[in-house]
Amino acid sequence: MEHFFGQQWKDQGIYHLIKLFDRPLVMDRSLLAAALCFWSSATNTMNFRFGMMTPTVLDMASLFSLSPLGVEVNAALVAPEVEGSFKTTWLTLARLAENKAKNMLNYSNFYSNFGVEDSFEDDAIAPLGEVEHTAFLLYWLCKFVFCTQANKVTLEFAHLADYLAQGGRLALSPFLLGHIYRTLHDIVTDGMKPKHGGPLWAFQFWLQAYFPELRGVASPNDNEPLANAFARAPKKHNATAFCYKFFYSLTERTGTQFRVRLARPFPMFLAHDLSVILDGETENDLKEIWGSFLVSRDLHCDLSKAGAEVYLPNFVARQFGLI
DNA sequence: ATGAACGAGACTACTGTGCT
DNA sequence: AGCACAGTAGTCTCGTTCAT
Repeated sequence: MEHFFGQQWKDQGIYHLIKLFDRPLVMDRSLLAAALCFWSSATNTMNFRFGMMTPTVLDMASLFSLSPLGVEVNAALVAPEVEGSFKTTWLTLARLAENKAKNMLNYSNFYSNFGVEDSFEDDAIAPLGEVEHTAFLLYWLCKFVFCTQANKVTLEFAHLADYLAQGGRLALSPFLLGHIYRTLHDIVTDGMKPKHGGPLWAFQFWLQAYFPELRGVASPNDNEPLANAFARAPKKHNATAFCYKFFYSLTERTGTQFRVRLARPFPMFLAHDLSVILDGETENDLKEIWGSFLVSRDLHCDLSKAGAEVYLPNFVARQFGLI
């Protein structure tokens, strides 16, 4: 897949997030359990003694190099069953399989159905490659990115996969953030039960980025997002009580600690010195990017039911290097 | 941890009723 | 007759459970 579509993924800003799952991620239960005690699902922020902190669209962009711009992912993206969409392909396949279709969405069955042996014949790309590419992206979205609760591929993200496979640029930064908020809300309001799905891994990376005291030492290079460096770093195990005490007794953070996301020249658009006057097009892009970071709004996180989570960056101005 | 099966809930298409 | 809406049966999808 990488051989054929690597460049396209880079253009779309999903390359690094795909590579991130090359190695298994280790869940830091202590860190998450302690951090969740400080999460408020009313404002979608962590509330500490010194004030609020929260994952932002900027964090998603710089931790995972996801695009803050592009077509907004919401219920409107769900196009009617177009010719050649994955869902229609899927329906015909399911018909053929008759009653066996029920379990074809399990990860392993899905993989054996759509995964094709490595072959470097270039003419294999279309049309089979098209479907396989979509299937790969759908598998990736369900199993690794959004961690569906049902532990199998769900068709909820089929249109998303279609769109990505066709090379479309989606605003995945706000979308992932919306899902993080929703996941944290579900866990916090449901007695911290461990049964929930959702991109909890992303929240863990965010915690590691802002609280380096609680993670192992990472050595990021300038061409990769921080998350990929953290995934390589040695694991550091802290007891839950230790993490809790750390958060509880945290009375202040310095400006540098708040601006940790802005200190690196990755991805490219963060490297711009904002005091320099830019040419028209770049300036417009920058405006839109920073608009996406800074405007309070609802983030869509549910494609079928128009669900949304409130995003309040005005509470965490310090994280953007503002007063 | 994984796959098969089951059941709840959401969605859809169709039918019947009542109003204009 | 024509239209809008409510009810209903059937289908589909997802989350859970249980066995392996």
